Amino acid sequence: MRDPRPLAVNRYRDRRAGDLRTDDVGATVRLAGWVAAKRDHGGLLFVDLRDAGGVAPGGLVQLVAHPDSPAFDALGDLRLESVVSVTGEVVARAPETVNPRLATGEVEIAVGGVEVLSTADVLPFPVEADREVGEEARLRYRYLDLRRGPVVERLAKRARFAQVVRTHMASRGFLEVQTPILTASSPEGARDFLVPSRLYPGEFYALPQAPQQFKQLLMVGGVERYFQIAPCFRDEASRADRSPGEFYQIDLEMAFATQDDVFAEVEGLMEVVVRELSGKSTSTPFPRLAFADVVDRYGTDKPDLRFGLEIADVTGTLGGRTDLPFFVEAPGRGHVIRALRVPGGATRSRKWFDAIVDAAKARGVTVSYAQLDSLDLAAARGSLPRRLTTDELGAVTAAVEAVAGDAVLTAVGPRVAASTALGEQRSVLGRELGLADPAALAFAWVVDFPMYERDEETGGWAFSHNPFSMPQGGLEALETKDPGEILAFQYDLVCNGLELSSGAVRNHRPDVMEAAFAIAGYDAERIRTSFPALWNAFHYGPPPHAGIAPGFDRILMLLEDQPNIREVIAFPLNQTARDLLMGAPSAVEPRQLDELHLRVVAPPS
RNA sequence: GGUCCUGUGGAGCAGUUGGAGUGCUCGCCACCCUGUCAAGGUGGAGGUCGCGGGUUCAAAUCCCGUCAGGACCGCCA
Repeated sequence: MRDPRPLAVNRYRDRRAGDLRTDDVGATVRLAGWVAAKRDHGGLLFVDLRDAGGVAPGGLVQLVAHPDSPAFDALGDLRLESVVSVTGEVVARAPETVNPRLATGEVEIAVGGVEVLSTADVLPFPVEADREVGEEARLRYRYLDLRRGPVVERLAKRARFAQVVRTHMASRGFLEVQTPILTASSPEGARDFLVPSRLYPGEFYALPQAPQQFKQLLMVGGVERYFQIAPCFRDEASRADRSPGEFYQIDLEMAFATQDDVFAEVEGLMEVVVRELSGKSTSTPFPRLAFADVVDRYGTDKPDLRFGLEIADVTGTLGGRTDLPFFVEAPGRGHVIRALRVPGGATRSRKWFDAIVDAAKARGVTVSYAQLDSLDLAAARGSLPRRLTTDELGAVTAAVEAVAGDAVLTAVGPRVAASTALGEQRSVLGRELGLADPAALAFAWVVDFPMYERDEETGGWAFSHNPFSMPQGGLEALETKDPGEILAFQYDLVCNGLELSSGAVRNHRPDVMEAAFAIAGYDAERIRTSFPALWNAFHYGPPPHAGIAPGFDRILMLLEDQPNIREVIAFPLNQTARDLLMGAPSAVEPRQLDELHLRVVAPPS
C-alpha cells in the first residue's frame, strides 16, 4: 500500500521510501529521511532509510552503497538518526536477499550520491518501536519517542477520532462553538489555573475547568444543539487515567431535551466511534443502572461490567441470626453485611487476606474470610468459620455461589464503605484472573445520583456532584423530601471500569435553583455573585436543557488499550504536572512579574 | 496532605544471607569483514550503585532523611 498523502517533489526527494516496489526497478529516485539502521560489512554498506511515512511500519527502504560509490564513506560516517537526501537507482534484490518483513523488501536503492542534511549526536535511547525505554526519558526527548512510531500512530487515531466526532455531530445538527479560554474564575469545583491581568492590577482571568456555563448560555441563546472538543483546565492531582492540568472533553448540550434524549445521542455517537476506530464491539442501548444499586453490587460507581462476580447482600441472612454481637448488631446500627466470592481463593495466603482485612479496618469495615478447600464447610478455614455456624456459612457461600476451591470475603460496616471494600477486591480479582474479555466494551449508564451528601467537615448538606443538575421531583422534592433522599437527573457513562463522562439535565429555573442552593447553605445573593451570567440569563427565558461531556483522551485510551493517558497525548505533563521537555512550570523574569503587578512570596521551607 | 513501588556506566535489566563496582543485553569508540536487514567478529572506553546521614570490621544491600519517576488515597462541583 502506497502512502496516499501528497508529496512535494523538490530538491530533497521525489519519492517516499516506503512506496518503492518492483515496478520501480530501473528508476533513479531521490529520497530523504533518517538513518534508521546501519550494517557495515567493510566492503559493503547497508543503510535503512526511514522517512515520515515510516513511523508507520513499512516506511523503510534499504540503501546499499559499494566502496566505489561516493556515498560509501559519507554514509558510513553518519550516526543513527542523522538526516540525509540520497539519489540512487531502484534495483531488484536477488531472490535469496529479499526481506519479506519489509514492504519494500523486494527492492533496494543502489546509492549514487548523498547529501547530509543534518547529523545526530549519540542517542539517549534507541529509536526503535519495540525496545523498552523508561517513560521519563521518553517524555524528556518526546521528539525521539515520536520517531519510534507507536505514539504517532495513536496521534493518528486521535486525529481520526476527532474527525469522526465532528462529522457525526454535524450530521446530527450540533453546532460546533468555540468558547473562551480566558474567562472568569468560578468559586466552585476544582482549583482554577489563574492568569494575571496586566491591564487590571490584582485581577485574574481563569482557564475554564469546562465550558459548563458557556454551553448553558448558548442554550439560552437559542443554539439548541451545541458541541465542542473542548479543552478543560483543572489544577488538580493526576491519575493514570487523568491528566494533570489539561484535557479534552466532547462537550455537548441540547435544549428541550430529556435524559433519554442525551443517552440516545451519545449511544449513537459511541456506536459510530467504536465502529470506525476500534476492532471492538458494543451494542446499544447501554444498560442503565441506578447509582445505589451499582455501589451495592459492584462496590464502585464505575464498575467493569465485562464480568460478573457481583457483591451479595447477606445482611438479612446473617444479621441477628448468630450469637456474635458483631453480626447481630450490624443492621441495628445501620450497617450492612456484604459478601464476595474469591474464585480459587482457597489457595491464597493468610498474608493476602490479612492485607485486605487491614485495609478495610482503616475505613471502619470489618472483613472476615473463609477458605473452602472442599465442600465440607465444617472444614473451612479462616476468620469467618470461627464466627458462624456451618449453616450460616452455607447460606453465605450459597449467596455468592462459591464452590470448592474458592474463598469468601464478608464485609460489615456502613453501606458504601462495606461495598467499596469488596468492590476494590472485585477489581483486583478481575485483573488478576483475567475475567474481563479484552475485546469487549461494556458501556453502561449510571443514573439517579444523589443530589446531596453530608459534608464530613461541616456536617451540613453539600452538592454531591453538579450543583447545576435538576433535582428529580423539582421544587416539590426540594421542599418536602429529606435532602439525603433527593436524586438528581445526573448521569455517568462508564465503560470497562472507567468513568468516561458525566452529565445532567440542568436546573434552568431560578426558583428551583434558589431552593436547591439553599439546602447547601447558599442564598440567592451568593448564586448571583458566584454565577452572575447564568443567574441573570435564567431570568430571560431559558429552555430546559441537558448535556454531557465524554472525556476525549479517556475514550481514546480505552479504544487504544492504553493503561496510561499520557500514551494518547503528544506532549503530556508528567504525574507531578511538570513538562519534562519544555521545563514548565518555570520561574519568569522579574520584569514580567512587575508588568503583572505580582510579587512571589517564597513558601515556608 | 498521605500510602506504596522504583532509582546500579548512554538505554533496558540482574545483583542471593551485608563481604572487592560483580554480571547480562543493547548502544558508544577502534579495528576486521562484499549480502546484511536489531548483520557478524575482536578489542576498548564508560560507574559518587539518585543524594545526605547513620548502624557495622565491612553497605548497592540494613535504618533515617531527602530528591526524582510511577501507582494509589485524599482531591477532581
